[in-house]
Amino acid sequence: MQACLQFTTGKIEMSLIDKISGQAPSLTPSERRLVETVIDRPKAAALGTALELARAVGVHEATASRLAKKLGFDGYASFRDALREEFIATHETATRFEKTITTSTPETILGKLALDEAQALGRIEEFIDADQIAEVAGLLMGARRIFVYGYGNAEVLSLMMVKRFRRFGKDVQHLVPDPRGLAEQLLGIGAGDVVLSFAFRRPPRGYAALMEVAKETGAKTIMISGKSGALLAPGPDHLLAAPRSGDPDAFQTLIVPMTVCNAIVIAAGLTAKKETLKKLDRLGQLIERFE
Amino acid sequence: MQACLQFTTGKIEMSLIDKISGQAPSLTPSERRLVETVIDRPKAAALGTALELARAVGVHEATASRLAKKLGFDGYASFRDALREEFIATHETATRFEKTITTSTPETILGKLALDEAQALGRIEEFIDADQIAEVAGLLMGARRIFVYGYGNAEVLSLMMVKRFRRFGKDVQHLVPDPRGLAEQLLGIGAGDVVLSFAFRRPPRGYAALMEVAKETGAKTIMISGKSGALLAPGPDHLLAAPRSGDPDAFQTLIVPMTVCNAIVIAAGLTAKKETLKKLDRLGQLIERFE
DNA sequence: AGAATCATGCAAGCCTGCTTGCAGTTCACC
DNA sequence: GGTGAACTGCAAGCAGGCTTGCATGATTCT
Repeated sequence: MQACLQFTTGKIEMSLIDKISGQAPSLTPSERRLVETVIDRPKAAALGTALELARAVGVHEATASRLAKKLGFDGYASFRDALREEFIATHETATRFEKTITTSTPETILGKLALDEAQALGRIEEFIDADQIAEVAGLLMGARRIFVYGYGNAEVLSLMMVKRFRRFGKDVQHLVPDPRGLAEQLLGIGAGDVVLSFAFRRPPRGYAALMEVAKETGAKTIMISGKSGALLAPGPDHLLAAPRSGDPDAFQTLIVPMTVCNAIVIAAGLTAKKETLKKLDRLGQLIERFE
Repeated sequence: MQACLQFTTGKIEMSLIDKISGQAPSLTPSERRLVETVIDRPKAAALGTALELARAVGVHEATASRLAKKLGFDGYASFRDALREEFIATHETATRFEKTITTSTPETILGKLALDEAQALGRIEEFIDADQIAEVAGLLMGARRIFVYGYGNAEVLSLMMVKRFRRFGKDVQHLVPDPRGLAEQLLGIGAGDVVLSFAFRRPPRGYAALMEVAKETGAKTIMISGKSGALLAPGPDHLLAAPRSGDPDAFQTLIVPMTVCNAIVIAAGLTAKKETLKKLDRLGQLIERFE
């Protein structure tokens, strides 16, 4: 376990399962069942204890211990460490981007990406439920003004939400990042206003001040973030945090938070359907007149 | 750890994030660093011991132990078990999500959306193959200058690609939509330049003219679009078209084209790995100097 | 400036999990 | 049917990791 929190040199032997499988003929029935379980669910085995593995298989922990030695490891601990290395050990490589690059081959980038995204999307509901979406959507649609705050990668989402809610006819301001401009924009903030902000990896500059101002003036705050949103202090009134797709140590995309945004937009559209349609209609007329 | 070797019932509480979020304001500096490390590298934390985590952060293991209790766990072991549970969930979800797709009828907006997106993502490879991605990525990375063109909803993606390729150190211009400004920006376009454009539902204003100018001057053109991309005339040199998720007559999202963009960015990183890493490194330095 | 509170390292103690000698059982071979 | 070897469970012992009272240094409030 020494290497887990430190920089590993990057070498991973992929032979462990092969080695085990190769030894299969000389294994006893109990050992065979153990090995089968390990091969079937290596991650569970890598995380559990010898006792748990043994119990899952229905043998004694001593048998698991002996198996590890038989396979050439110093003991069960070494065996499990090898499992961890092979299946889940993290390489803290130079940059997140490099991580993605080194584990990708051009042939599989798109496919792997699509798969990762799909899986991440599948988990969204474990972190954000329908009530939260509806509540946030209602809040936004009922807001006197909406202030959107998000920079860096998150600016993409900020822009999208600004566009969407302007289409709903809302008064939406995209907050600028520079302190003075921000202060000016926030001069008139007050009860009935809503601040919608984004944070990935770290809160945007001025986040704490923004939240404080909002709280003091009675404006509501909404935060859409990855898992790191839990760390934010002071916390927002409404936190929508769902882990993003991809390896946390590598390239993370905006697909998950964008889907959360889309859900909010759809919910917002539903909460004020009639008005929305009227506004959209009006937008069509306006566009035509400008074309 | 009871659950590790068994199939979890599928319900995972978002308790971990909640717990952290609830305590975020009252965390001490050391605890904060610990939590940041855990969020940043959950795998390492899930696998390691309290001592290893503490050492990685530079604090005493006792602090890690106390943090776990402060967050509402019985002790460090419980805390790590929660991490492991979450970790297993993220990485052994494949079957669960398939199951979700086939069995569940989502009643919530978010759930339905996630499902739609996932299914659309699953079809991407039927429309766009790896060679196209690699080719486009190579083209962009080899370009003298990149002109990005996309408005309306597509502006979100334009912005993203402008940001990403600027990070790669490329000379990227976001073309303005007004005719005169566009003409001015395109004055110097020529061979070696690449035009990256987006079109959903209908081509952007001035699309035809832009394509013609590009062809005359020898610049290459890339189009990322939904299915309607096939209708574009004149056609681009490279067309990446994949159907978007959602009802064609209703709300369509940018998830699919964004995933295509992400794949291009990753592939672009691959085609010029060394330079890319150097540039990213430089970006990190620059950001630090500006903070 | 002094006192109190808090954060954090230290180190002893406890607990969990791994190991290993021993014994009972099974199976194969004689 | 008997003998022996191998397999496996049992339980005591051991090691590593987690916990917690205590002390020290920092910070804040009076």
